[in-house]
Amino acid sequence: MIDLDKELNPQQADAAKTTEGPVLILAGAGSGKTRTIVYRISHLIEDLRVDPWNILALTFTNKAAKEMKDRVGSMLPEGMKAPNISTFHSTCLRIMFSHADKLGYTSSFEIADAADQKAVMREVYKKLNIDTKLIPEKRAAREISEAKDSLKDPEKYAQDNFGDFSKKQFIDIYREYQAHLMHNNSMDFDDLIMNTVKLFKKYPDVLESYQEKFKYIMVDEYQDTNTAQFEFIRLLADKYKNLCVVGDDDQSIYKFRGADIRNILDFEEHYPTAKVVKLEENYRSTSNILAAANEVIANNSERKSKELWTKTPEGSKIRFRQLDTASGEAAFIADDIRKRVEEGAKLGDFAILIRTNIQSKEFEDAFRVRRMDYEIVKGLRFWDTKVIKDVSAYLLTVAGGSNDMRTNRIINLPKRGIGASSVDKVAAFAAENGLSLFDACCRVDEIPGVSGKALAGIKSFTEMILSIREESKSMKLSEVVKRIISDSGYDQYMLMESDSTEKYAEMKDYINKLKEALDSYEEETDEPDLIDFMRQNGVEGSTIDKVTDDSNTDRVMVMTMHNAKGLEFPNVYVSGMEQGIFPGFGSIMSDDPMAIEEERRLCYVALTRAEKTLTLTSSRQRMINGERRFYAISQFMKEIPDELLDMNVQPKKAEKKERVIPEARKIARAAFEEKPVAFSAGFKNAKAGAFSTSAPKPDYEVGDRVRHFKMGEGTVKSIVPGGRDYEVTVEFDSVGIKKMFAGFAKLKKI
DNA sequence: CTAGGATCATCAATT
DNA sequence: ATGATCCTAG
Repeated sequence: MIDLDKELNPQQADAAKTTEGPVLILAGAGSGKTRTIVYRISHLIEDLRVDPWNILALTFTNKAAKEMKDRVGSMLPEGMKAPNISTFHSTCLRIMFSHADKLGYTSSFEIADAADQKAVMREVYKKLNIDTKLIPEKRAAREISEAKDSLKDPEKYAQDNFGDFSKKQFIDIYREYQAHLMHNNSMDFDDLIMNTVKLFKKYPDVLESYQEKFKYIMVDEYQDTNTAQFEFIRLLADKYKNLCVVGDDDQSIYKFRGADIRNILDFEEHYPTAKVVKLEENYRSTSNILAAANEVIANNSERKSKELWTKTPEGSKIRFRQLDTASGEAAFIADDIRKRVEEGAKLGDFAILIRTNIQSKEFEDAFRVRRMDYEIVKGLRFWDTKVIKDVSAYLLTVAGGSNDMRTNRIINLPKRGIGASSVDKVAAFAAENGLSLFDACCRVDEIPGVSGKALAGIKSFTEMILSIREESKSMKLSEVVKRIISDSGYDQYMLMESDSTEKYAEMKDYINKLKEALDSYEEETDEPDLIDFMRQNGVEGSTIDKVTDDSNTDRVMVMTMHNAKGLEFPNVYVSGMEQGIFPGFGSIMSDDPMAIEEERRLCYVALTRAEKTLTLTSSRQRMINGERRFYAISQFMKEIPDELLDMNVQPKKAEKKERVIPEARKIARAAFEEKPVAFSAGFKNAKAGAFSTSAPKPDYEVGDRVRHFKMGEGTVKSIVPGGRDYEVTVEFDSVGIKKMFAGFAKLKKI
């Protein structure tokens, strides 16, 4: 028996014990939300003897799912089967896997990711002859995504917007877009949810089987749900009504991707018998930080009444500094962190939160110059990498996939002299004869108008694929990858594309990671299914983490506020506290008064990330889109009471010092701090180091044979001393005469 | 068909 | 400032 009263505070325990019927847990920032959910699940399984497979916990991100899975796993006894804890999309993917045929797909359907969607949209525009300047593709994609999020398929959308002139074209675009996806047997991310709801509505018996399977349902970050997700949950929980949703209306920051805050605000209306539990004790931040966050969010009109409190001490005041320039702002923060690290803090205890990604550049420079370890947290996932997507497209094509999106991606990659017009001709032939693009390529001889380079290119392309396909039957998937990148010339292509050895090594690294993933998949799985593997990874993307060669985690984190949601750091800097940056220009100008409230919630999220200290900074001017602009201090600063703030009243001095460093001196200092042996570290560093370093005389002479990492072997024609480096002219055997700087080219004498 | 110069658009971002 | 996309000459 788990002693919930001992492990949890009274509200948390109440939430964990209420297992039957609808429950809304309003969990403020840092109130032990995950802990509560984890205990609730363990309580269900261990004390109430609910079978783990009858429990479904839904999250938005794979990261959240993984964390919850790990924490639940460590609490359950050895060998106990784990409950279903996964994302909405992953759950729906699994459901679709079993029932796709009922909706007109085959079970080998694929997932269309953002890049695929874009490609499809281009096709649609071409077919409907729509000018991308009249309706930006992004606008149409958004409209479609919104339609799907609110469960409108093309027919429903057409009905609802009948006679609305402004929507007329979207109706056509949506219909055509969906037809293209269907033709490629593909679902986009929004389809996964919409189709599952469709399935449930169309097949009550299927729905019931899942209602029986998932008797207890939990939803994390409920404030982020959209209409489709709401309906998905509603249907699943309709039989037993054991639905526990956890969220915080004050942390709803994803309206721009369809989240409907009404779902959480109106939960008690949707479920009149719902029990509401509020978790308001905060275990994360000092009371000063909490007070500031509370004061800011209090300016919002529509919220559930909730106020965080804490037993922790006041802590230091919240610092605010206004600097003159964005680089000055970054310099101030970097210097401040360096100072505090010298006083004993760890780099890893610091995070810098930014509103937009462009702000990250200044910090990148500031930390690089100071040789401080940092990480700019980007959204890029392994499976979204170009290299991986390219190779995956090859793999799926070799596997016999009839997905035109995949074929399209690789047909002329690397370049085989197959241009758009040739592809169009093949595509037309394919359409006429009901073939896939690849099958049409195989019959290219019958296609009129395709000749010369294009014809040869298509022939060698299909021959290559078919021959690998033939041999692949007796190969491991990782060996197929190897064959693909050598036979297709992709290896050579990577070499040409990469402008540094590091970049090339990184690409190879990605491919090796892919091979490893394929190997372990084949080992672990009885009946390996490449399509299922790819599909799974397209949605979950978690099998392989982003390739980071640095195992040292003690570094300053720089990330957007959106990215920081759910995380916490001892010391937080919020950069860009300016009217027009944060709140953003768009929300100030918006005619929707709720827009500024969303920004304010984002501010609330940002402030509540901090445990011990919080520093807010702004810049008087900023270079935006290449022009200098001036900014006033953010309105959110005024919403924090003065008595909580340390405004640094006097020292204009310290600030001035940062201001007067002329650009030139800063660069000089940067160069000075750069390693003297800059040329060994690749192009990027070489550029910065060039200010203070001159290259040594090359160890080859005119007439010598040399090797270049990219262009192969050649003969040195001339060596001319330049300003700070030697300009070498080489006649390469393969690519002819090239001029290059000795320091950059890294030529090896043979 | 391709390369590379001209032009354009520019918030946040998971799955 | 920057990266993606369009356009045009060869």
